Amino acid sequence: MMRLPPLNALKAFEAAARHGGFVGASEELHVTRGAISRHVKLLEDHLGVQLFVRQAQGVRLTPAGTAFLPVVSEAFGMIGRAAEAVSSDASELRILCPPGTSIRWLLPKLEDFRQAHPDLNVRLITDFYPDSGFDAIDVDVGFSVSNWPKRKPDLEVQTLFPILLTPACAPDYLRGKALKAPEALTACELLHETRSHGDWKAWIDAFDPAGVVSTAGQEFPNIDIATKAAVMGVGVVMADLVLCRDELETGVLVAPFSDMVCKSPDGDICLIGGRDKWQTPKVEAFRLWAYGVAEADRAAVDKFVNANLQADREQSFNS
Amino acid sequence: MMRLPPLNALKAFEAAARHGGFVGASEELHVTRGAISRHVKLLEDHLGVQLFVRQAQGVRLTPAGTAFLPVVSEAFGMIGRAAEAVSSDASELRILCPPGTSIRWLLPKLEDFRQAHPDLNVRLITDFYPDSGFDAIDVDVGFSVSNWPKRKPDLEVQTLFPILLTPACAPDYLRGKALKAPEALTACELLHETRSHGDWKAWIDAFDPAGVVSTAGQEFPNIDIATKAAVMGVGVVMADLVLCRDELETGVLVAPFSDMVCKSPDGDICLIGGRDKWQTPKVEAFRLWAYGVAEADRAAVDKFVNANLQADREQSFNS
DNA sequence: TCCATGGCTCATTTTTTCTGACCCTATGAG
DNA sequence: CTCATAGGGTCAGAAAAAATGAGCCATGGA
Repeated sequence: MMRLPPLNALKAFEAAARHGGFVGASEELHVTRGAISRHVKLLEDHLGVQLFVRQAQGVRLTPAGTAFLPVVSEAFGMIGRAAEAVSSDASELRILCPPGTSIRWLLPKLEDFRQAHPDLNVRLITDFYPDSGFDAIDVDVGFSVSNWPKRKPDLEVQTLFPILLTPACAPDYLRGKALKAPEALTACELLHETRSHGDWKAWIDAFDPAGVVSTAGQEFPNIDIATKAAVMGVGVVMADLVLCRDELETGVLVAPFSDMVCKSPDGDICLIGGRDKWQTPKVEAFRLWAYGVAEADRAAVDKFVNANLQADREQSFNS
Repeated sequence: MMRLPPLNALKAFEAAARHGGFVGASEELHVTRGAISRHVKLLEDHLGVQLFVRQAQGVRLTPAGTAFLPVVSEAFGMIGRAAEAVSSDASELRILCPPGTSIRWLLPKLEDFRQAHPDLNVRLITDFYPDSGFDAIDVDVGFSVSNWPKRKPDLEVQTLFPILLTPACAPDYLRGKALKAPEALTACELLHETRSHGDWKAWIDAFDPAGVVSTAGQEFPNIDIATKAAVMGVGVVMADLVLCRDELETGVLVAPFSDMVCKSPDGDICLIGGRDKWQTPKVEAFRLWAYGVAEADRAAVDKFVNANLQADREQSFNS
């Protein structure tokens, strides 16, 4: 196979042909006419063919040039488009995140990430699993335990924070009832996400309050609405210490059994991503940021749990 | 549209990917490994994507690289093939020439041209007209008068030499008959090319010898065989002063009516070519050479005609 | 453990490319 | 007819890009 012609000369040729003259080409390529002239001559020498007919008012393609141009144009077009695709692919970060975590945790913080990486085109897909395969997303901010088949490609996993659960309700709601022991929940509205009653079930399984059944209560389309309902005094939600941190810290929600904290059956919230994309700059940047952001949540969770174990211990000591 | 990536870096990338390592690429491109390394890095920076995973025993393409490579390869392939085509087209000279002129005039001289232009790939197409259009040939060494449609593209024409006709036969054949006057040809075998009896007809029309009909005589597949038959003493051929110059000058053929010379109905032998290719180096080179070679034939024809007009005049004077 | 392979880096050439000033030619207006 | 303009060609010198080559580092197999 013939050695490729000088590629930069080809670029000059293509531009000159497109503009019908060396002046136009020189402006497009930000060089002088002389440079274009030399490039074209070099190419002509290489091919052994005259590509242009030089005339007073510009240049015209020779038959050889006419045959050559469309191929070169098309080839450059292909390369340009492919480069664009590869490049924009590199600048697009597709994040998958389940609705609850998305609305209550990721979304509010994401603007900060966007501003820290204005070159990245962030796309949040709020769902439990992606429509197409795992290839279509760069990273999943999701549950460590799940039943959708993420395992196709080799996956990397990095834990952000644990999902710790305890019942929570509005202070007013609490005032109406005497929630000293978990058995008192039988008299309460349990607030659920439509999808599952798994969180309540896990907590009930862990602390076994007599007479409390996880299937009782009201349902809401997602945990955010359920939490807001709890704030409005509708009932008791199974609060995620991280997702409801704000409400618990500001006191719009209180945890009547704050020493009774259990892990979610969904496991932890993790970053999960294909090994092939794990080290790419965009994913790496996101991982670094997310882990940093989650630091505060991990600390808050630890503090909550420690404080209440302490309280528990003191309480035990006093009684 | 995105600006094209640095093309030489692309070349390095493509070679490296093909060889699965920078060493292979560096050998192919005759540069050091460092150079390839820099090129690839430049490209990666430009695209903002890692193209290779560096490993101890070479490199492996990343998903981005895998997507990018085939496009680049294909684009380079296109360019390479097109360059090859344009280039070889420039070095291939396709000459069309009718059989008689081809065998008796062009072909014996063509080796000289080939040696003068060893870079040119000369292709002689021996036929009256080309299979496909005039575009498929670069130049026609043919008749100025013909009925095949050469006129499609704008044509340039350059006369090489006239086609002048006079009967000729072997000296022995002459000895057997008394060919004083053209009417004596009634007793001779007229030798024709199968294709046409046009040359004899033209001569008979011009000099009007009583009783001689152009349709009489024997036929041969081409004028070369007919001429050779004449040399062997089979009959009288209508000799072209140029094509039969050798035979006439060496005396293996003699012209009994050498003062009776007429023009062929086919006109002159000319170079005929499309205007678009007329000035190309290969055609220009051939034209120059052909016109130079034909010089000797023009001179010989002039000499023959003048000498015989002279003889004619002297004969008239003597009688 | 050591060595071979293969990639990375960087200061120093070497090569390529670009510039900028000038020349030439054709065209079209005055 | 003359001049101005547009467009291309050329060249020496300057600037930029690329290549070198010598040393470094990591890995994987003998």
